Amino acid sequence: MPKPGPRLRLADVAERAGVSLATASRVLSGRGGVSEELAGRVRQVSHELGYVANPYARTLAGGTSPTVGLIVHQVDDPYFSEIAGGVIEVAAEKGLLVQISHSGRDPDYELRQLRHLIAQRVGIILIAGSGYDDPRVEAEARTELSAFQSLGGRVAVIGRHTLGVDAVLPDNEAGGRAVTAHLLELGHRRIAVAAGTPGLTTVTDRLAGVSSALRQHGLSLDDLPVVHSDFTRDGGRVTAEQILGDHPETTAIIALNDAMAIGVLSVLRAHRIPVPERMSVVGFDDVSVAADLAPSLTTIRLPMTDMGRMALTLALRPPSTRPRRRSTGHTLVVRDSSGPAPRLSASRP
Amino acid sequence: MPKPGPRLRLADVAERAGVSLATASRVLSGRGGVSEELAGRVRQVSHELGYVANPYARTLAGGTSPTVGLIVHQVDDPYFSEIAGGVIEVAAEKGLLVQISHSGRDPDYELRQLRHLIAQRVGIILIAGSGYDDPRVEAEARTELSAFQSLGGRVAVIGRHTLGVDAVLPDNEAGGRAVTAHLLELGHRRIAVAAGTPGLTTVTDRLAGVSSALRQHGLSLDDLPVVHSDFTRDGGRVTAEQILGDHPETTAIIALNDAMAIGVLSVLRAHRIPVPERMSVVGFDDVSVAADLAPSLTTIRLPMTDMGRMALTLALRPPSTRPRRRSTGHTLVVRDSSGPAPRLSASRP
DNA sequence: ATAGGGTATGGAAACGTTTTCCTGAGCGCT
DNA sequence: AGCGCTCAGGAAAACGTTTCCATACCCTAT
Repeated sequence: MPKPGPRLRLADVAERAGVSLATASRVLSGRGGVSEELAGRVRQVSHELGYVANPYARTLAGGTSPTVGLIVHQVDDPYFSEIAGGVIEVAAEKGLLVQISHSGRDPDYELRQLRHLIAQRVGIILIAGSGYDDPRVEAEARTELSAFQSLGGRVAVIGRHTLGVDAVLPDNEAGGRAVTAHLLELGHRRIAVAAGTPGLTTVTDRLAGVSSALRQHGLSLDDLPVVHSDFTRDGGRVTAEQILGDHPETTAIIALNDAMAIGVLSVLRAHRIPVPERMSVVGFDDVSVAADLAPSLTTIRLPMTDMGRMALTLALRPPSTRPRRRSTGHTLVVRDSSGPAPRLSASRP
Repeated sequence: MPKPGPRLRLADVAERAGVSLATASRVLSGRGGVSEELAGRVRQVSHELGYVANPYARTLAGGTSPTVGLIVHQVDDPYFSEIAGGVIEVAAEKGLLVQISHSGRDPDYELRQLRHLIAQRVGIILIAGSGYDDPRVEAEARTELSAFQSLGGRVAVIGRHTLGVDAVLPDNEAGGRAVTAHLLELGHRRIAVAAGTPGLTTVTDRLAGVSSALRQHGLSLDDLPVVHSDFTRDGGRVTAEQILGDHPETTAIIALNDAMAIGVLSVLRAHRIPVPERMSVVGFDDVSVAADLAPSLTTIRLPMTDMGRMALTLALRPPSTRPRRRSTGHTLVVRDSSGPAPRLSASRP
């Protein structure tokens, strides 16, 4: 059973294997150019002794750090924690460490986090979560990132297409279209939208999808209530109350993420409005609890864990000159929270 | 706007401030012993240039690393992601970085993670999640940790009392007692337990509370069905199916955490068993979605975010010879998933 | 045989800090 | 005035790697 021992240095391994420090380093950092015999001996000894390189020394000397800095909007939101799960899985496979920081959806704070990460010399930066509609913020982030890249740093983003770097992108617009089409096919016309944090591109994109589906059916988003709040359960509650108050004729609510949908459902329950008989509700993301809600939530499934995995994998690829994009599939998952529009308002042509 | 610049070294700051490297270091690392005049100048220059110390060099030279390694059982379980949220908050306040790794509730893998973290020379280790009933695992973990501590590392654990280090502990037994007493007062006697991953002390402790409450009412846990599975939603489903199949007379199910309770509820819904009219369900933890389930979940509230905060705060205190313990409060939160026992079985004395 | 080109290996510099050890100045005390 | 003491500040060692450079060797082509 190898014990980490107080201070086990590469020099110890080298000595015990009867080779020089340089050779031992070459073997263990996989640089090659060492005879199979010596290499084998070094690996053997290293393993016996349970040697693990000191990452601080390694980074200081070599330049690239084995840590990935992951910025998410909110750690304890399932959408992000599932993404984080995917990132952590891949990191574990590759022997990387994951540092998580969160931005609370505040663009300036996020920028500070980013600068901090860069100053800390992490090797890889991953940013999960929507971009902001604010050009200043995006421009500054872009500047920081390209400086970071030119120093050899690797970058990928998830769900953000505004930074000019490798990105894993769900097709938010197509998803918005799909979920809206679903409601329209069920006969709903009085549709309201519970829209998330204003100023996020995710909101804009998903709304664009909703709008596009509506147009195909000869309707316009401008005629429907779109209520903005936070991308959280509380945000969902607020919007639902407002929709119920101002637009009692509504028969379906599109929540632009699942967290909001959960809030919407809780308000409907409090008002004893039967779902889906009197009101349909759809979400977006398919966080894992969505299937276990009552009623279970109709939503657009995004493969969050895979997205996390893809992002890190992408960042690990040899850098290319042009930013790469990987788009993820999405699936409309029809469950119990959506049903045919009630007669009253639906039967009108 | 200070830019991190390609390679800004402490030496640059020192030179520009007209002091030696040593002095600049003393100022910026807050070691003192520098005249106010020089110190001011150094700080001034450092700030102007936007200097940020290279943490790798700092750690290599100084010994203590500004990162906290957080091991959780499962990142994308809300119980743990809320704890992580608390840890990250405090870390951000103190300028520390948080590295998250997860163990998947596998004791051996967890041990590997722990060794890895130590080898990586993190400064602070936090372990969240139950201990294991396996003495070998606990003993090995204890050995690693005390070696780590004797090298100056800081440690705290959350919800684990078996490691002989500073700990933040919810009173699992009292919680189990409270939730059971609640059901007993509602007249339930045919109670079943959906118990989590076997071999976890959390399971043992919560069960002990259940048992104790039962005894006070002249009942014994031995006469009731206790079905073990995973501490997950799927685990909850499995146990619920089994309970329904083998013990149809059951009127209340105690799930030993909320994830399982969610699974139990979904099975009951599938079987069209009305909750709480025909069956009461209670959980444990009060994850944030618990209030939004249908029916909303009666459960024991644990302040997860605070627990994360407390743990890091505790670890940051000057080390003491005897391990410190902070116990957290717990509250029975009565919601809609629990109600009076149905007449049929409850009226029997 | 001998020059020339790899190739495997070792020695030593470098990475950017903190910390130890010194030096010299200022001070109070006898 | 001389003695130790404290204290600010500088020079240099140390931290544990990677990498550059030099060296010795072997092989092949002249």
